[in-house]
Amino acid sequence: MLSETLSDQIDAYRIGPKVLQLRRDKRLGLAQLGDHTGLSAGMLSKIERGLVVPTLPTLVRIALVFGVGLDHFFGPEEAHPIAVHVTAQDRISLPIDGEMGVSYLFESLDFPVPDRVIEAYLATFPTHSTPAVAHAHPGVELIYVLAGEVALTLHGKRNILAAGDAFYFDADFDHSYENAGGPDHAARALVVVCDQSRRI
Amino acid sequence: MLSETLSDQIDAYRIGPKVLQLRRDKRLGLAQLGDHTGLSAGMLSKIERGLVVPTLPTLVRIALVFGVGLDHFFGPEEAHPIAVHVTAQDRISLPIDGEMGVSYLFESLDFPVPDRVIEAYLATFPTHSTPAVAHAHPGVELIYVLAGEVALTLHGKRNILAAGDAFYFDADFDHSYENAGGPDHAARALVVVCDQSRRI
DNA sequence: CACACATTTTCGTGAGAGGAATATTTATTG
DNA sequence: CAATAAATATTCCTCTCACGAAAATGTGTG
Repeated sequence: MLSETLSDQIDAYRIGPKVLQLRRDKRLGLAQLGDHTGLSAGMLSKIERGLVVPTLPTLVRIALVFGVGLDHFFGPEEAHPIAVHVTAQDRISLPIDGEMGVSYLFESLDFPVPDRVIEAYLATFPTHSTPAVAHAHPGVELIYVLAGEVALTLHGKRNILAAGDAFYFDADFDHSYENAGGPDHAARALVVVCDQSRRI
Repeated sequence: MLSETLSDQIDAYRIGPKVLQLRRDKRLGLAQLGDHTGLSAGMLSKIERGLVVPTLPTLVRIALVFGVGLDHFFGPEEAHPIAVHVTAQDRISLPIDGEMGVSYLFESLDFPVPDRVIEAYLATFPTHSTPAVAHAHPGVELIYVLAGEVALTLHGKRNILAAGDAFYFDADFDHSYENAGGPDHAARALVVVCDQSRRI
């Protein structure tokens, strides 16, 4: 017997409806899909309506016909459409501490967005900034230098970015930023983080 | 009996190794994991070494313990670590046509990155720009206005963005940009697109 | 070596996936 | 609106194979 919560978990993936969707899109009947998959029409009917949980081999057969991977069935759902305008004065800035004192200021450009895929920050490096502590996290990161010079230390390697430069990297690497324009030049940059694994 | 190609397909997902990885990361023994999942240690051993293909209910039990979804097992592999520096002069700008003539210029900030998750563009709106044709695509988009004023027409609704403003939206919506600062003011903006569905 | 601990193997069982056949619904046509 | 065909749903049965229990093998440790 299948536990209650367990089947709920599986139902949440809506395997059946997804198979149905695929079949409808290709304008196939249950029998025709049966021919291609080697499964009986009745079985497919049951699968589509969630009356049975297909085994992985069975699900792979179906996936193969439609040219999709199993991630099609278990991947995250579409995010709900969203549109948010954040004006310059809306923003809240939070200081990032370095070894001693503030290293730079981070302002989120999209903090009101729930479950955001993109996280964009405006980083401001004061004239007297101290190196920040290196950190790492899932996803990829992109920095675009708006003004001044910024040093990106990536996995130990120091990269100097001039105004107008961009740098794209895997955020799994240890990384930290600091002002590289000397003590009398401030710098500003836009930092974008995209962590796909954080989807719902 | 399980067909040859079929089990190959399933092996490709490396379910077993992934379970092992999760277990090792949490420093658990087979027996302990067994306690949490309600599965026998022997069974888990077989699953980890790919001797059996677990049923979905079984796999869900395991996933639940580690707080991951089934996409963890069937989702695309990790992208290969990448770090690319694109200097200001490296960039190539491509014009985006409007109804009549050029609407604005798009410069990719990360074009050399293969399979990029983030796509960042520097958009330059000339003083005399014509409205661009609306378009839509998968993923989410974020625009940050660097200078001037930009009008974002989203799903028919026109939003005026001042310098320093950001706007986050689902790119499924029809959208187009145009210069909103009048005929004697140019504008510049950074546009970031993140399409998670494009992962390998 | 003895003991504890972890993993692997063997063997038996039953849950439930899947097939074949039948029933039901839906669509089509004269 | 029958009559017929096509598609989908249901029933029942069978047989596979995932899974558990327990024994065997491996792996340190004092």
